Amino acid sequence: MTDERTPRERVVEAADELFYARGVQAVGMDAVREAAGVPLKRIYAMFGSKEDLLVTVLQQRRETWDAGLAAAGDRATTPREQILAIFDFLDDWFHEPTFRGCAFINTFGEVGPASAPAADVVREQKQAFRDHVARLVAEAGAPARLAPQIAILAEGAQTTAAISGDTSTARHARAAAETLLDAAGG
Amino acid sequence: MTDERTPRERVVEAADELFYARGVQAVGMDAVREAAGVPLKRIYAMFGSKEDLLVTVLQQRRETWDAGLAAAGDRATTPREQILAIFDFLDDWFHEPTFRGCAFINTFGEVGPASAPAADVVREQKQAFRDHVARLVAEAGAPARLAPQIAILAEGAQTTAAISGDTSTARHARAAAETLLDAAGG
DNA sequence: TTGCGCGGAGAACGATCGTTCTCTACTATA
DNA sequence: TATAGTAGAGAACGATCGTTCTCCGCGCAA
Repeated sequence: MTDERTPRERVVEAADELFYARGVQAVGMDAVREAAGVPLKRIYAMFGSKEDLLVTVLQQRRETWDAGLAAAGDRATTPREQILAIFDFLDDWFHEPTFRGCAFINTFGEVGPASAPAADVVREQKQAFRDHVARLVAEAGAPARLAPQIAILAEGAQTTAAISGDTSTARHARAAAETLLDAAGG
Repeated sequence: MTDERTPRERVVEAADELFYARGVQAVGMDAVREAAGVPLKRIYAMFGSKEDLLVTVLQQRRETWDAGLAAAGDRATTPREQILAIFDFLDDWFHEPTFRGCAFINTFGEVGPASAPAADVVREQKQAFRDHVARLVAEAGAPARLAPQIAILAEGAQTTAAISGDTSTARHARAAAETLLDAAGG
């Protein structure tokens, strides 16, 4: 039962899971060491500081998110369906037992004022998401003003699902997006 | 230049401002003591623990939020305008220089896993907001399915405005709400 | 005036945490 | 086999923080 992953991957994935589940500050580096099975000395040789590790974790999570979103979109044929696939993607995610909201929003709220590098990664990820939605809206031939509206629905669904625990939240947001698209004549 | 507020009010307001601006864990009780001008011994005599203080802060912030929302609604005449007034209220808030997202969402992400009492207050406030929206939607004679959609828009506007810094976010959300109301024949 | 109790300022305590250091054991080369 | 270099386990260090304690000074009753 050897672990195929590199020590670096084990550290980033362990830190990601712990930070997401408990918050960044609630997780000591010793917990990361234990979960990853990598000595502290190697962790610090690889990342330098907890803040550096956090930035790496956020960057990796952004890649995972982007890939999942792209895969969901690939299953759709029309741009309109690609937009709605965002909410199907959220729906699946909200049903995972470990779901605890958007890690970027959570991290921004917790350490944004204290860690400019972490806040920057969060802003970049959210900007990239808005750009992605804007691209799909343009491809669908819908008016550009729809893009921020649909992005707001996606963001709101994440925080609402996290706090209320209502797993039907993604479907409500999807229905609203459909209404917006329909009203725009898309 | 005497301070009319009671020591308790000074502590709660100072803690609220500090927690909101920097996050809960980043604020030491000594910073609260200094900002409020109340000795630590009195703070602990009044609140018992930092967690108790946080719960009180959240409850007070909820009352402030409810009052602001009600005041914004009172300026509107029709139920439809009362719904849209939510977004005007958000618009004003987003333009305040101290705006840093929704304190309830931020607190839930930061200390939710560690503090059940704080998480409970957050859930209660969000539930109350959804109930408020549902009431307005019912009064407007619009279908009930609009209520969660509009609530999701309001939540998404808050996190989007916080992270992107785009102060026009509330207007985008308001426009989406108008479209949803129009499409429902309201 | 004298003693007494209360409240404030700040030190102190114990725990946690990020980070570094020490010591040991192993590997690889000559 | 002898040895130099490396890596791991865990202790140690310094700082911070929540919480409590100590000590001092002030106001008030007799």
